[in-house]
Amino acid sequence: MNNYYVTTAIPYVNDKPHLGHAMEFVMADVLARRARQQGKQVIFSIGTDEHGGKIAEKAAELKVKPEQLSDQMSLEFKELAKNLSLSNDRFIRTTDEAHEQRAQIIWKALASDIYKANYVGWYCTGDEEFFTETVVKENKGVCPDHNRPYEKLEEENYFFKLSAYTDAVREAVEKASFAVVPDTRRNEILSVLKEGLDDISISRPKDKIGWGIPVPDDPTQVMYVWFEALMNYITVLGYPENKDFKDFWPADVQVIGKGILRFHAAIWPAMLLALKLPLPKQLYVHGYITVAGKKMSKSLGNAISPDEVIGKYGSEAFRYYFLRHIPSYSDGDFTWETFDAAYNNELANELGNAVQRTMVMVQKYQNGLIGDIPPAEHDMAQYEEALDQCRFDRALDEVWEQVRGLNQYIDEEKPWEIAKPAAAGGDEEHLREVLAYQCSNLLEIADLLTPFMPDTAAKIQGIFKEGIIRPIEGTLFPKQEIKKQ
RNA sequence: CGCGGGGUGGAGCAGCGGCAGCUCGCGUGGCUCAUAACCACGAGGUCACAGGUUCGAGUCCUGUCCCCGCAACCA
Repeated sequence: MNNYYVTTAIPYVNDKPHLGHAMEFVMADVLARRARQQGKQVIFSIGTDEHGGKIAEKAAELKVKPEQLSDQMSLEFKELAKNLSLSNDRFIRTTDEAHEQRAQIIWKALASDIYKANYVGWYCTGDEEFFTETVVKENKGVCPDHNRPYEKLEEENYFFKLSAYTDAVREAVEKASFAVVPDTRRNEILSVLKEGLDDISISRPKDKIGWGIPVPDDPTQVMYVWFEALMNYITVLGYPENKDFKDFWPADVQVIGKGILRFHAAIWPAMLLALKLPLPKQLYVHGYITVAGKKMSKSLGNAISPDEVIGKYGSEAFRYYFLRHIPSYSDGDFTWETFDAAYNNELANELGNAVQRTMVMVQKYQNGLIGDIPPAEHDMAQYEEALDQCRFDRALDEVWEQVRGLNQYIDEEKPWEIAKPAAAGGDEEHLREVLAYQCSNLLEIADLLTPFMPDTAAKIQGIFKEGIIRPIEGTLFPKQEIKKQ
């Protein structure tokens, strides 16, 4: 009960990290940090997915070995995690020996739900690729790129009896023993599950795609990447025998993007049921990020790298923006304008300045001495509830209610008036109470901010916690001049 | 009739049956402790369009138009 396990999806290493990966990392980090704050034992795992034809192809393009490509890309994701101040305690790579071995153990454990059959598909030798019925139909049976008819090809694959588990998975989603949030995603997957799922092919012939984990006892086949990648969530804990696995599975929350919902809300739970393992308690599905209203893409040339954004105001501001201004339950948009505005208005003016004015007043009027700080008094039920539901945006709204409230309080109490000599209407004792309340409120805010902006929270605590002001160098969030165009 | 999400003041969003709300931006005023910051007030919306249900509809139903994603082994 006191253990907490949170994961992100493991990004595929065919491309560099983008804003979506960064946001997902940060969201999961909030959950992990909050759980630690609540005194739980936490495992927070991220990683990279590195096998498959796509990687092999990409490596060939770059004239390197797949190993080299994935080493390099995996490193980029590790760098990103560091730059975002992630607190992950694991980073799994699907090329880790332990993962490969354990994936084979899992395969064997699933044996009674795996069978061999022919996969029939439409193949274009020009593309060296299978195409779906729909695509073939759309193109009227002729590949538009090569102007040759698709061939009907058969390939021997292993299949997983996904169909046998759809009802059980559906029930778990309906009863919310496996809670899919938000509701829109829950409804989406329920409608898929109601239609029923076909068995899925889970291996590829080794001579076609060599870059994968070998199927146990069959050297001609490798595991299909997706099937094997999903297993990372338990192999990283050391399934089946490791203590961590026993202590931390099922996951408390798995964080994914909407594009891979089916894999995590249909196939993965089916695999777990087949392994007779409990399902994750919650699957949180975030949306996608657009840039100035457009989908990020290379062809549009509008891709922004996370490092570029982090570089502007630092990781704390990055975390803040993507957690509060990208809606937790739907798609969101990034523009430099709104990012600048959020930084200057909310971080610098509202929060940073509240800290600054409080700090300076205590220094100026009381030589930096705060005295007894009263305990926090706000009802944060809304904040807690928001976080339980992974509504990071709402949780931060609640925190900012307090920030604004504090600024209002200061304006109403007018400490600079009370600080005047008694003859001029001042009141030393009342002043001390007002300032102590301000400090108390800031410490409470720092507490609430800890999962979101750990460095900022620590700085605020550093200033006020000891009952005497310990000033910091400069200001929390130096205001930036915004250049127009 | 492939599936889903959405169209609410200049911008971004909330509201999902009972006087249309928040943040930014804009205007006016206040304050002076503070990062030219903070606080108050104000202007600005026929809630995409057309029907319907209802005592009463952004809010429910029907239809239309527009935008944006996803469409099975491709992450």
